Amino acid sequence: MNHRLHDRSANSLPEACPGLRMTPQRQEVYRVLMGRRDHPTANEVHSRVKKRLPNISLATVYNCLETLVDHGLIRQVNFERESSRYCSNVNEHGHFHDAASGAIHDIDFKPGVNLADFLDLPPGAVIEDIEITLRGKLAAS
Amino acid sequence: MNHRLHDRSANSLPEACPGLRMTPQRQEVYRVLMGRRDHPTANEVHSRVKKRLPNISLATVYNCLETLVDHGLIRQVNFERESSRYCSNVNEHGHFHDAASGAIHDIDFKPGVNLADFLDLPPGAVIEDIEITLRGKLAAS
DNA sequence: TCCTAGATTGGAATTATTCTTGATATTGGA
DNA sequence: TCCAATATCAAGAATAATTCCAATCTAGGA
Repeated sequence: MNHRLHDRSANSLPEACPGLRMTPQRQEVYRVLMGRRDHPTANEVHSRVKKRLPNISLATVYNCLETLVDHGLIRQVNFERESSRYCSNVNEHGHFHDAASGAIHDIDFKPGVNLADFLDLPPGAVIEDIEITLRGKLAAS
Repeated sequence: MNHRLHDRSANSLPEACPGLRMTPQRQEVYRVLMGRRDHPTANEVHSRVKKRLPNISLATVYNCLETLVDHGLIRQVNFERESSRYCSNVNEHGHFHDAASGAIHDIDFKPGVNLADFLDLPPGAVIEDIEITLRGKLAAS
């Protein structure tokens, strides 16, 4: 299941994702994630969404996030055992967690590399999902 | 803080890890992890340890695991939001999660590769910890 | 319009983990 | 050796993120 949007600017709401009913709640959750790509937790999403939908419940935010993840419109990312965070970048990428600022940066793969170039994969392994997380700090520049 | 053992066979208990008091509980937790390297959860460790120390509490198992992790004798690994698992392989490595069997395999890096070869790291990033998790399945061989 | 499937809500339940507290054990120094 | 300081252990309470549940609500199709 991999429904990708053709255009994913902050303004393009996914009105036409097959099999997904675009309710106001889902739309707003999605809008919030596209508008500020700082990997918020479900709680943070809830606070932001409440500005426009003051009555939305946290449970609904969880439901919307799960639905959007299932439809491939956003990604869920986990650091250690902290609260899950949500990421509007659905391209394959990793994350760099800056210990000093707490900020999370998306890390792209260099073009043309593939996993088997640097990892000893078990023979016959078919990889369906990759998660790469780096923790460290940015040297003062 | 990175106290490595020189010899880490299943029989070599870390009697001499600086700053770490080797209590019977810690010793047994460590022994259990070295004896069966299948990435058990704290609960599973608890069950196994109870065979020799029937009175050990789950809280103590958590304490021991945390202490051993802090001293670099074992590693804690997280998959999604599942319970943490514990890994007696302290070399840098990733994990492959076989969706079919639920088994977790250690994945080594190919010799001589380094992160910057395949990831677009932010300039000045100093990486302190890497976590690579793959999910997929093993093709029938 | 009416019906039905799916969505939303608020609160209760769940679950892994951490915290607290008092008891116990160990260490280093007098 | 004995004491005091410190570390560890155990049991259960507390925490916090997330999921579940039951009761409405809503949208879209017949």
